[in-house]
Amino acid sequence: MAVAGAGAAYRFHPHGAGFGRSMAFPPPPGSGCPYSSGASLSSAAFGAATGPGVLQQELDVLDYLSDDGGVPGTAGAPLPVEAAVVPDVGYCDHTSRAAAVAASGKIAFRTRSEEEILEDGYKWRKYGKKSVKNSPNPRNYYRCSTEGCSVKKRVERDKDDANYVVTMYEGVHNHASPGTIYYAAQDPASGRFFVTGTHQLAP
DNA sequence: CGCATTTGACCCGCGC
DNA sequence: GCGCGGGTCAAATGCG
Repeated sequence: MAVAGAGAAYRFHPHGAGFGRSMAFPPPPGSGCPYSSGASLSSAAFGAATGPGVLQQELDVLDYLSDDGGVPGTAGAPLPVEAAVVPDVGYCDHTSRAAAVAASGKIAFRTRSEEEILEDGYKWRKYGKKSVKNSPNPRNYYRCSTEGCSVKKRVERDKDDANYVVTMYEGVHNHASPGTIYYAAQDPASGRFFVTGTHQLAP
């Protein structure tokens, strides 16, 4: 299950505007990643999702993005998501790790992983843990350990699929980024997003 | 010895 | 106005 059938791949960058030039990244080293070769990107679910009126049913991810009035089913507010779409994504280590960070605001990802500690290149300090009402799984609260950086993230296991980890990011890092790029793909069938891999830029 | 994680308590906001 | 749920803080403990 999972990533199979991903029809599109997106490359996110943790810093939004600050990483504008990241578009110029050379194509990742060729790999056998099935998602890269067929990356048909089309108008990308993210593009659609960013538009008014198209929410929730596109991706479950949006359930967590709703913040600036973008409440699923009720809103039409643009999502604070800045996603870069790259047709030539070819990198895929398929480690199913962390998710991406929105250029501003919030973003959440479901990642198929057995581990809850998703290495996304940033240093996180855990500051809380809480059990959520409609889920048997606890939710963990992390904060970027970098001083002055108030980015927060919440990690919890999907209540429906224990195989998935839901990671929610909130805020923007205001410090040097590790330069990790995340490759996400959407399964056209379920409309769900998956992180298909990560790519570390130059150290 | 220093730092990160853990766990429980406390506080705030929202809904009923 | 009260209760519930969620989020954050802070002290203690464990590990590196």
